[in-house]
Amino acid sequence: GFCFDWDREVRTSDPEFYTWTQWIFLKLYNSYFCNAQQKARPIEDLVKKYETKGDKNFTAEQWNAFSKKEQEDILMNRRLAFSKYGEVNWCEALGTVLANDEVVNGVSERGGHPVVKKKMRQWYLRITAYADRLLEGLETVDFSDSMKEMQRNWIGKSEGAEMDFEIKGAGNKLRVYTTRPDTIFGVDFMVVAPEHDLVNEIKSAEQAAAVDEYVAYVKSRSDVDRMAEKKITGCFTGAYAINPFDRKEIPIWISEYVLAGYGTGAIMAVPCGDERDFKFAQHFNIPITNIIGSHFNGEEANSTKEAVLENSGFLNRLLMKDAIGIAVNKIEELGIGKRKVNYRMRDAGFSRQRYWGEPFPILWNGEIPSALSPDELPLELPHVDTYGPGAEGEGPLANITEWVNTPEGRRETSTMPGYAGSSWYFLRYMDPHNSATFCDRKASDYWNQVDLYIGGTEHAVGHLLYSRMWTKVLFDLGYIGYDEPYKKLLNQGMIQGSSRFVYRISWAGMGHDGGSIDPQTLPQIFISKKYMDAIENNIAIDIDFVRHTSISLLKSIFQQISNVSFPVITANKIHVDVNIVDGYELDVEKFMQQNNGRYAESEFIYEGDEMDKYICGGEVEKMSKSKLNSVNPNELCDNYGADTFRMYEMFLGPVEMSKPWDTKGIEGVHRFLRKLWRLFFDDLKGKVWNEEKANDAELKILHRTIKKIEEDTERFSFNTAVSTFMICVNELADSKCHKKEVLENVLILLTPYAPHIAEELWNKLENEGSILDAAYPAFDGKYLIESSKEYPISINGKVRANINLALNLEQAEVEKIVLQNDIVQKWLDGNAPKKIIYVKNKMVNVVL
RNA sequence: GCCCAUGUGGCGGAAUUGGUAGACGCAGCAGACUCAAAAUCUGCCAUUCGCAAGGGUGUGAAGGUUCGAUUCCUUUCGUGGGCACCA
Repeated sequence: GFCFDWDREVRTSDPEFYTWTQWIFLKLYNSYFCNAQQKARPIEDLVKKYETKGDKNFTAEQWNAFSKKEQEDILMNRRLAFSKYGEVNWCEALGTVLANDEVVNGVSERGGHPVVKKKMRQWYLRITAYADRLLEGLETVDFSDSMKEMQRNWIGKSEGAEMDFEIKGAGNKLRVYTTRPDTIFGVDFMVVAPEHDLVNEIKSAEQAAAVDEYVAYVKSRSDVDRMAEKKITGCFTGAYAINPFDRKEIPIWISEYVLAGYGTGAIMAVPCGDERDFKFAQHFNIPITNIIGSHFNGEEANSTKEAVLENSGFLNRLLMKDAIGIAVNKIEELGIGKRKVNYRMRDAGFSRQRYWGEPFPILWNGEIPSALSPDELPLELPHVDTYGPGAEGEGPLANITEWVNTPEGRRETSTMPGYAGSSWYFLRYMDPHNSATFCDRKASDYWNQVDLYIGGTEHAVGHLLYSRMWTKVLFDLGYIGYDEPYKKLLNQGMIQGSSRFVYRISWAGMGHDGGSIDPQTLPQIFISKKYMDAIENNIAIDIDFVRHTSISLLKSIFQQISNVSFPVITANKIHVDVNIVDGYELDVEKFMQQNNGRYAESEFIYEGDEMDKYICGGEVEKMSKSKLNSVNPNELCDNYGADTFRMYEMFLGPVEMSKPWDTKGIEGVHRFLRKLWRLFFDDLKGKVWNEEKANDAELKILHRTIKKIEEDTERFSFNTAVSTFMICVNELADSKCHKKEVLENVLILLTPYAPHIAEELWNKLENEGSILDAAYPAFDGKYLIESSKEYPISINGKVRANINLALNLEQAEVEKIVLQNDIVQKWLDGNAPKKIIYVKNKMVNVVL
């Protein structure tokens, strides 16, 4: 029952749209996060403050004396959109930057070339500044708990302490972040991220080679690989840190499980309290200090906070959770560290070395960026002849020298990521044609937040966080009146394709006599899944296999492959049309008929108790034509109508659940709609609905249905709502209730579920109905009937023949029906049919 | 590896907040109507023992809490999604 207002269609790739994406980018660039007010403010406010009052690190005079570059560097540290050097996956052979999912096992997915980390200048959004507000905002929106949990975990707020450890025999210090300062006496080693700046400075001469080798290894690995690795890897640097409390020397290791981007890129490892530290210590035979007495059994770490501390100097005999605060106080007192709130979330990378994206409205003069002014927007994406990367791995725009080089400076050649436009597009729907602003404040105030946003959980930590941040920035700057974009979020599940496979015996490689066997002459044998499993598991399948294979078939195989005493059997996995598979059982006859009979002569080797089942293999994967696991919705609409299709989708299961698409049950929904129709119109009798008064039993059915449907609809439980409709119609049919009083109420409920049929019936309740009463409407006023097909036809209920009908059915224009068959024509004998009854592409009844 | 979700008959699923497990639908079986179909209607349909009456078992697995667990807790296995350049 809903519809789209196509006047409001937008495209984020349209310059009329992305001019405003660039405009918002400029707002981000020209704003900073004011910690005192916890909101975005124009960067001029900060500049003014620096010019007049200075900052804790410099006076106003110093600021004014800074060079342009120095000033810009300081401001860049505060801008909400900022540029700095960051690491990317660099593939030298392809000359381009790769996404993490284009890197598999350290090499490029395409071509298998090596991929390394490379530092390049990148743009970022300072989403970390909004971490707390993104957390708080979750309390005000109606998202699922799991969605909120995913966002909270992504933001990963933790409270702890940052502290500096002296490094033995060196001037510099190792800064670590820990949430458990109470375990300071249990630190048995340090782990530093391999890419940490200190590594090169502190590695000992003896360990240098090993460290370099390990760093090179880590460089080739993606973060995901690093985190997912079960194997424990690491390398001792040869350096020691000093525990400030007991002066114990602590060996410093590097390992890939510590990431440079999180915290300080270094941790203090407490093996008795942390599982990963424990495994690391075990693996490298590092002695473990027990500070929690019997809570540590020596076999696994125990991360409790309830233990009483031992071997812990001034913290002895304290409960761990009480010791946390005491330890931090002591650390602060000694000036070796301080309380620190840490976030797992990092600033969001905002530049891509790609062509397709919004160009940045930024010019560079050396290392100093400057922004275009809003009236220079849009900065349109220029035409390129080639999409190849720039000389230094920049995006393709770098190759257009005349575009890049302007009198005012060198253009930024990266483009914005896909999420730039999608972070604010909902606002543009509210005011899509405004050329003066991205969205008039009046329009955004009027429409307010998005009432219901429907999207998958895959957006949890990407799009949904970005658009929440952008909304907060626009709110802070006064351009919109709310700081959360989506009032309610519904995660719909993904409809997947459930692929099915048959296994065809492969003759490749079986002819050891120089390829004299023509595979075309060999029979095609499909083996059921059980045998395929046996092959894959290298189980000796011959006995079972041979026993159930037709002997003559095997003989013919062996005769042709004379050089092989027993063939090494392999089989190829072939996609089979999922529509001819019931569960996993293949409809072999249909399979043989498909593909123009390509497999009509094939042999099938079955399994099961009766040895009569061909069982397919199955995988749930992306829906795709080539995988034969897709269903054409047009075909279903043609056969069943849009209402049936819609209701069946709802009937499939909970809307938030992903599931493989399966059309098996659609017949039931269609039957329900036909049954509903028959409450109003009988196939032969025509109109059956009446104006009688409903009795108590009928009203009970009605009102129970109203209550249930209301509840189900409110909680988006559309599948149970459809069940409720079915129960209602069954009960009304059983009690032979055709009363308008009841039926019209059912139609009101049904309207959002089956709008076309509901509307059609509603009209007929008002105008007595037409001659086409018994045809079931599909959608858009069309009826479920196809012309030029062969239908069995009956006249006055008696079957006479199968005929070809050329039907030109339009609503209430029955005289246009042409029966192109002499015999039937004779029967009809010039009598215009009173009624055509059409029963789902199976049967046509003509009533004279 | 980490985070989130999920697991119930032959199949999709229901059980709304701890209270009769399997609603509703598909498939299947049997029957009615029919010359025969189609359509429609009726009955059966978790599993096991039993002629039946009736009993046992049963919501991925193993424990636990409870008078009572598909539901809550712990552990574990499988599957799907995400893990920062897909968005």
